[in-house]
Amino acid sequence: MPKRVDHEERRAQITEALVRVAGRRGLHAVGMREVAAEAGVSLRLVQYYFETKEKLLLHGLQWLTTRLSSRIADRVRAAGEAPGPRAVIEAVLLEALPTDEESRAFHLVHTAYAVLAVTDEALAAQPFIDGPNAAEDALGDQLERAREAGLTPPGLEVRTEAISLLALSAGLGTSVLVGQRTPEAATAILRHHLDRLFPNES
Amino acid sequence: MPKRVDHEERRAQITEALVRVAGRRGLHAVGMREVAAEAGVSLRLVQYYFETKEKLLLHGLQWLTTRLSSRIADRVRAAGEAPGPRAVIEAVLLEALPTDEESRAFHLVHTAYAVLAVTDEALAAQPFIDGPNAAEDALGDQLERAREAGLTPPGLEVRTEAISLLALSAGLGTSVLVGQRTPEAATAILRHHLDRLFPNES
DNA sequence: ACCAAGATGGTACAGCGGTATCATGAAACG
DNA sequence: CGTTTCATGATACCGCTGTACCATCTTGGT
Repeated sequence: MPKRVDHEERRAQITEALVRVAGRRGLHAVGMREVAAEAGVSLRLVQYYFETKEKLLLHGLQWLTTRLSSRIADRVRAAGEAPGPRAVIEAVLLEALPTDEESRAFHLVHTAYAVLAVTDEALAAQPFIDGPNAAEDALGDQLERAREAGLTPPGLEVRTEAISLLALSAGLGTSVLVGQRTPEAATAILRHHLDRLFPNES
Repeated sequence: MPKRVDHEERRAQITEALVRVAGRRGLHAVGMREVAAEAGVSLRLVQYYFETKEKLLLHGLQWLTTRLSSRIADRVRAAGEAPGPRAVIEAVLLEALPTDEESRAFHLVHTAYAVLAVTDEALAAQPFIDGPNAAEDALGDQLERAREAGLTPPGLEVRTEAISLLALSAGLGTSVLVGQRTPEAATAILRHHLDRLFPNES
């Protein structure tokens, strides 16, 4: 047998090339050849590791979601050990804003995938439902913890607020993406609402 | 000279066909031939009234924005004569949710355009900045009126709340689009925040 | 050492989509 | 009544893109 190559590693290399190209030229404009060039491999190899373009795109979406989880986890870790509910929530929400170049490309491609998933039944729309639902659950748990600790105003509707915060972040993220707002302005607005929900912490 | 035809009317007919097709199959999948078939004209005619596909797409985007203004105006009119700030704001926000089939297609295509505009410099990103900015101004004015009338809680930051409401609506609209939430659930959340800003009205 | 199987390269093929070209039809105006 | 000009139809062309096929090289196992 020949040089046994780590398939997963190569697939990752190609997938990351796909996301880079999609972030630069737009997801609609990515072709197999361009992905191959970006990854520094031949067209044949892209075919070899992903039979078809559809499978490549599917894997790209999968990669984006896991990468998002990873980035959120990083932010939570960076919030210190045993962070409070507000810190955790803030970490999740801020990750929804395109700040650095990677996260900008990330959200652009992610949104492009979401638009695709609405019409193309080949791309499952489930990731765009399960992911947000899980995020809502997580934020809801954190808010519930805070409520039981007496950190929040009375009469707080936990689930509604969790949904609202995530929708707000998504909307602000889009506005940053199209250049209507700076990431700093969006961050300030998010913090304003966190201050509303956690009046006791500055 | 031959049968003089109303160019604007034909262009409108073709443009509406474009949006219908884009709402059904996705903006990335629309071709000149399909638009022609949907409009009930020949491919040549689409070329005749819009020289190139890029110009057709550009006109489509333009049409979407004016149609959005029109739908918002309808909603405000339907709110009765001399509607209060809350009614006007609610009209604007609810229009951001995909309710009927037309508005669903509308928002899907609009989002697809926004994603395109980020990368393709042919499509100007300006509409996606000017439009939301104007909406923020309008909501800000309404909130300011309400604040001066003493309808809102003390310490209200008008501009921040206007931006937040619009971003929230956009985020909720997207979640409805991908099927994560029903329009009714999104409406309830919007109304919850309106109740927060206008505590005296039910 | 050798060979079987995996890895990689080059290239051809078919389909599609936007655009261009040619030709024809229709009607308003002199 | 014709001709000029707009409107419309049919079709050809060209480039691109995904996919398939064939050839070659590499290397691990025996």
